[in-house]
Amino acid sequence: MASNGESRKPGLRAADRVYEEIRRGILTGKLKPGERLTEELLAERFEASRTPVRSAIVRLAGDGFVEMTPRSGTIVKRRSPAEIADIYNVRALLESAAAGLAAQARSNADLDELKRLQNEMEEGFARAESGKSGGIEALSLLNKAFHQRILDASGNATLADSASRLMDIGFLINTYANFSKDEIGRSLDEHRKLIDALHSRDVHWAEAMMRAHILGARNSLAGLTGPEKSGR
Amino acid sequence: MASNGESRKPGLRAADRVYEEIRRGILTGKLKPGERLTEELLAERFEASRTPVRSAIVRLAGDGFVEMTPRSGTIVKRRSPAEIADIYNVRALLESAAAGLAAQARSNADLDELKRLQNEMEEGFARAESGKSGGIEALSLLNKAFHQRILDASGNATLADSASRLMDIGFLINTYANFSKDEIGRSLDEHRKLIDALHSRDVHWAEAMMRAHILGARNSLAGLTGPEKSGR
DNA sequence: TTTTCCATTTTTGTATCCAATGAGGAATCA
DNA sequence: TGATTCCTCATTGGATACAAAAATGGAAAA
Repeated sequence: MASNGESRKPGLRAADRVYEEIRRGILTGKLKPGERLTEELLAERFEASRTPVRSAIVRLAGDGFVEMTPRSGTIVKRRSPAEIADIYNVRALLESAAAGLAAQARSNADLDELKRLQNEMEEGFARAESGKSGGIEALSLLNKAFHQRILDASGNATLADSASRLMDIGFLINTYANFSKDEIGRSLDEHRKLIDALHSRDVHWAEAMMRAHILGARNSLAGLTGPEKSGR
Repeated sequence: MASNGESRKPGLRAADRVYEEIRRGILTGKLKPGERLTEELLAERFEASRTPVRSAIVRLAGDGFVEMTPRSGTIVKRRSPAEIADIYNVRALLESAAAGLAAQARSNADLDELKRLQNEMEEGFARAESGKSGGIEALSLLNKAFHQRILDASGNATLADSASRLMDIGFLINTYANFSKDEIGRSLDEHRKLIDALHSRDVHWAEAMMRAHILGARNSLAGLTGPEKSGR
């Protein structure tokens, strides 16, 4: 449940639209941590009344994207490098368990879809390498879909949901924007091995690969957020 | 519950009060899974307008207590025995990791507080054993505080938060109401060993004890929800 | 009896109005 | 000049009014 937009019908509620827009604003960095969000301003910006805006803000607060202080106001939540590292550590825990379960429970359709996503990512990466850089965001979205598929294949919806929440918060759609070409390449390589592990139903390998994959990402990000002891 | 004469605390929002009341209603079973929650009725029941009720419902949906379907309505979320088992499996994963971290990071104050909670629980259990059964809910609250303290002692707020969410959803305040005397006794025994493990900073023991403790609880509950393959 | 369709009634979703409260700035005093 | 107090105003929280969509129920047809 959480927030990942699955198969959503055009519910055409203003509240949903506003929720998505603010969320996107935060994930793309347009709304910066610490920035104050006033209801009236958002209402004007998104052409709605304050009512759906407030509903959206409450949801975003539940998701951990913003922080509401009772009669004071709402700001985009700040997160320290240590907190981000913590998030990745928990992701490693949850997603490695999910990968292990998925190695047992996965269907052939799961595997096919993962391969398809992987192909798309590799093509996108090749294109992005030769010039155009607009594809980085698309790459990040594919990455999220890849991880989500493995979570869903685990067969444990609670596990999938808990991890999905953290994926969303963790860094944002644009994780890959913070990676070097080398690091993206390594990440794609790990995805391939992950697919192999799921293909051969090798539980322990799948677990270990996923853990290494996510902790590797954590370390790549830790590099750019500056030296800070995050431990754990 | 319901109209407990909560004196009007200044600064307290009606939305928060309504949130707590509905939540409590769900956790105590007064509001049953599948039951429809109409805003006007809740508003009347809790002496507020629909505005704070709506806000509360949105929050509860984010927490996974209720299910909102766009223009249709809101119901108390149903959970199958398999889902409940899944929740406990994820709790085992998260809380055992937290216990391991806590074995390293815990302060003496943490340990003292855990001992205090444990003493209270044992006294409460002794009282409950000899007749009065009103103490079961108090016991469950103490149990939650015990687990929460260990989570907090882990030093990883994200981990603590993820697990805490599941604890709330999992079954509810009244877990112990579904346990036999024997099972409660065993649970308290495990708590004592957990304290020992944290005391001696034995990471692996703490992890294993917590995992066993939670999976044991899962199995106690599985017994009463009927035979259902939950696996995993 | 069952099914389908339509009108009525509920209930949700949004806009707007009013009240309450905290933030920020001006004015005063040391 | 700097700190403090007080006042004003922006902003949040809650209530209500209104529009729109969906559940409901019943009548008519098969």
